[in-house]
Amino acid sequence: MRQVQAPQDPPAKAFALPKDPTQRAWVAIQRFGPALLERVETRLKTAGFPALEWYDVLWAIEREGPLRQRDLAGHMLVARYSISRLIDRMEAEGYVSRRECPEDGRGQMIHATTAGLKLRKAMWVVYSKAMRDALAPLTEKEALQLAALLEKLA
Amino acid sequence: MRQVQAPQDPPAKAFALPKDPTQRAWVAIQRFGPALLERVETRLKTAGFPALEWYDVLWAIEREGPLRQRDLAGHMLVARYSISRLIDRMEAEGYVSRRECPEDGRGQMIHATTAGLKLRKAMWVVYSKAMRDALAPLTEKEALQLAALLEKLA
DNA sequence: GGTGTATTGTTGCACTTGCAACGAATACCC
DNA sequence: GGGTATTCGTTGCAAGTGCAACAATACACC
Repeated sequence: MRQVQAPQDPPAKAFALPKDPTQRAWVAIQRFGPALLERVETRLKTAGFPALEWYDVLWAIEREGPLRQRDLAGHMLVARYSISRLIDRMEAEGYVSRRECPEDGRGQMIHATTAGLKLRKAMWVVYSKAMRDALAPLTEKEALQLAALLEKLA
Repeated sequence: MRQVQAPQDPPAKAFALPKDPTQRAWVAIQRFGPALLERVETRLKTAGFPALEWYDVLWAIEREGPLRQRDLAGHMLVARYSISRLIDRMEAEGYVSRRECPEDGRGQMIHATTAGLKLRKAMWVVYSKAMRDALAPLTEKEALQLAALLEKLA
């Protein structure tokens, strides 16, 4: 997570917002996006849960079945070596397991263990609440608008 | 920066977008925001420039005059220790200097050097272009909308 | 088939980050 | 004033990250 919110203090200072629309949008993306993410991650962490990426991996596997690292990287927009090490850690904790990939000797299928499925469910309780709180200032309509605008940028 | 775009490959896979407006907005913020940031940072990096934070520090000082680390942290929504080490690095490269703070013995005023001002200007050439390209899919009106929505979440 | 190229996942290294603790200085409060 | 709490900036340590290189496998093409 590109960290951006101060974990130590909540300084809350006023910002000089640029007048130019593009710049103003950029500043908002650069500042408030990451700050928002961090707010949610902090909730997870203080609840004793691992980072969001762990959730993302487990959820992707739960939705689509065992996946290759390549596909996980694709889903999460993360570099391959990041996934490799993330899986290392998750495997060490017993949440996923690597098994060989039948149709490609290089690859491997990442499976979720029972503990993994359980972890994802438990995380969702905290995660969904934190997410909703973070987006509470927006109406449903605004949330959709925001999503649409960001999707346009992908 | 919470990295999220794959520096090695541009996989470009389709995503399953949630139907729930809040969740959809959240996914967009979590995925596309960081990906956008990374796109711009990559442009800076390949042009041989340091990361965006350096720009932010220099620009804040240029706008408001010498600042304390506390205030820089406030502006950038970053932890104090991050600023401390960031200033370490920037000082080592000769872009800023620490001077004592007259009215608070704990603090220090961070000044930009001539090289620092020059660096910021040079970075802006690349930065502004990259920013505009990244936000090109949006009209001015949409950019303003996006900014307003994100500001609501701060 | 055989040869050259591309992809997949891993790893050594240097660097950055978060956390917790710290010393120094200030602010508060009676 | 004097004592306590708070703030500011720093730092040791463990953990995470990007980069570049790697071995192994797959693919393309003749």
